[in-house]
Amino acid sequence: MYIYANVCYSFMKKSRTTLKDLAKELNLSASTISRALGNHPGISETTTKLVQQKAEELGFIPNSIASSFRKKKTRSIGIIVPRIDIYFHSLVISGIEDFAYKEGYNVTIFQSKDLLKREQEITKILQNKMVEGVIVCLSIETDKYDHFKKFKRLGIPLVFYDRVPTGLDVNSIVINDFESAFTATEHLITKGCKRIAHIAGNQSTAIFKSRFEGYKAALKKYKLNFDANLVGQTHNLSYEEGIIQASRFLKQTDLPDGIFCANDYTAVSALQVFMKAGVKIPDETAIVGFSNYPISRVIEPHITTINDRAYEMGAEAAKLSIRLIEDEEESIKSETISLKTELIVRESSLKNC
Amino acid sequence: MYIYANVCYSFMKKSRTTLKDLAKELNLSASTISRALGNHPGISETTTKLVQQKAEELGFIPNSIASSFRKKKTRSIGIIVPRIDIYFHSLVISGIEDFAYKEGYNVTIFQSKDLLKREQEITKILQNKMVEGVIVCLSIETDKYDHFKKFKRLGIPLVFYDRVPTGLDVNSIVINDFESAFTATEHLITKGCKRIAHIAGNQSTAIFKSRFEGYKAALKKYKLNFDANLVGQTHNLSYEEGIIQASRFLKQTDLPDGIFCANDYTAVSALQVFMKAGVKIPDETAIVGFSNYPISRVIEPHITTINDRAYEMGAEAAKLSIRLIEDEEESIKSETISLKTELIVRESSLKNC
DNA sequence: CTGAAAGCGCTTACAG
DNA sequence: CTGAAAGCGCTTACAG
Repeated sequence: MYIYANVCYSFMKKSRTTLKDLAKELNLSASTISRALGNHPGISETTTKLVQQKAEELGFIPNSIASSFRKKKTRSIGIIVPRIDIYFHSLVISGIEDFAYKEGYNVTIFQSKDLLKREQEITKILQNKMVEGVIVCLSIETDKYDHFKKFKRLGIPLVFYDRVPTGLDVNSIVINDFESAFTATEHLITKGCKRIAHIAGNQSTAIFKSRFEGYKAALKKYKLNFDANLVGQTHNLSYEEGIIQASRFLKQTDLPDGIFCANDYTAVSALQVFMKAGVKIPDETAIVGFSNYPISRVIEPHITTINDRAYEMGAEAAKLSIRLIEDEEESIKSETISLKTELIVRESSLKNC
Repeated sequence: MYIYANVCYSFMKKSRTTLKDLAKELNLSASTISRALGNHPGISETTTKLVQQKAEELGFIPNSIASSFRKKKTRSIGIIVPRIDIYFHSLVISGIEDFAYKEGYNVTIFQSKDLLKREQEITKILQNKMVEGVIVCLSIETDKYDHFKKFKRLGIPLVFYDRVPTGLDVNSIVINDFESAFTATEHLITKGCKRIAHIAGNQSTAIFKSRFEGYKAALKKYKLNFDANLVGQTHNLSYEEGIIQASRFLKQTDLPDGIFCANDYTAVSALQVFMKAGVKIPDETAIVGFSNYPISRVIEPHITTINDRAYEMGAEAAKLSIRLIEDEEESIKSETISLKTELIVRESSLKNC
């Protein structure tokens, strides 16, 4: 009789050691091995040690797919982001990964590329038991949410961040864009600005609409006139669009003495356009951005901006997601966590100082 | 006799439809269902259609964990990066995800946080069958590679990018840092620079050493003196370190008329320090960076730099990884793919134009 | 073209 | 404290 088990031809992948191999080796049952490796209290310390030593010796690595399959738990979270290479999202993902890692979860990542169709495809992929929870920032195109409904039926908790569905009862992590924009604008006002312009993001996206509203609310509170000529609408707050809008402001007979921009890229545009025209920043025109992008603390003068807590947003999303995964009773009501932002004051708004 | 199967209490997660449920429903065997869903040629078209329709109707979603387990294929790739929120890595990851997605693979991501210990932990996690291939950029601390050896034995192909093990025979995707640095320096020389400084990265990291060597080689070729005073060593090429080194250059009696910086952050520092001191960029001092960070095309004057092909690097890493996964015969020899970089000429080096 | 049966490598309820 | 047995939901070699 020939023994074929564990024969290893040099041209073959070595077959892995399994629980059974260990059991045979130690004359114990697979049950005992499994329990010993999991530090189950009902196994004697001697046996546990013995098993763990042998496991180490044979280089045993548990097959986590088998385990996931058996336990119906993958300890895996799926993320859908528009793009990974947008700094904001890379920070969020970093926060998610960090928190998940600490909790023993891993993170599988997908990019919707801001395409509804790809987002829909991805949700299909994620419904096949691969992940226990899903964290999403909606694509810019997304205007219907049917593709997310199935997760609820499957008991896979969904957490949205930043761009979240409107009018739907969902778990979400957001910042208060209205309040943040209000604070930013108010800051310009307290620095003495009376004619404040705004470079606005896409008004069909809730967060940019809120920023615009916050700007208007601050003007109102301080009884400053709202001038539609001082609002520059953009599609996606790109640097190039910022240049266009800032140049438009520059043509006004009465220049703005403050500009609140809905992101830092357009704040950079405004800064450069105005400086090139010989306008003194901040003394003649003060500028505030939004998001605390790295560039805001590098460009000169450094730009006052809003820290939008991207990393924390990710960590909170992971935290909530894992809580929902591990909560025995499915919680009925949805949660919205709103993170406090922070105004970071830098040179671009430091008048009279 | 009571039938309990598929009873769904409102407070329970609905149990999923399985292959067996479908089989029962259609009076077919599980084998046939499985094959029909997989469009196996040996199943009649009528049956295939019937099964697929019913699957759709009952909202059947195959359990991919069961399938992975059975087939011993997860169609999953693991990535270990120092940090996700570094623009370069976010671009690489984006390239990996894009290519993997097209090929039906998904991507699980881990951050080493530039800690050897965490990198080692992660490799342990990744050895448990979760992924079929692993793509790595080493942590800055990594000076031994034992924790990667096991992958080879397990038949899990490893692909390194950017920061790759030295002196080891591994699959890797890199750019030619020497050549790129040579080209960048040569560009300054052809623009008339005779006294060229260099802000260098950590010389214990191979890529930064190569950039330094490339710089020296270009000087040599054009018979320019190498002046150690014109080399600013940094630990991690931070903006702040760039400020320090550029300020040091500024104190030289004979100012450099060109600066080649090993990344774009320090190029920004040099630009700002020199401009603030009243030095005209590029006419008095021309500046070239490295990496084509977004800031390089926003700061004024825009910075000449090297496109380091981060996205393509990711795509190539994924491509190689998947090829190695799917190749039946384990290939013996390792591959190193070197991507062509590109000099992007912008205002910061456009003398005499 | 279809089905019965075995089995992937674990975990766990049950029994002792 | 330990073991025998069943089973998670698929896939596939074998048989017809």
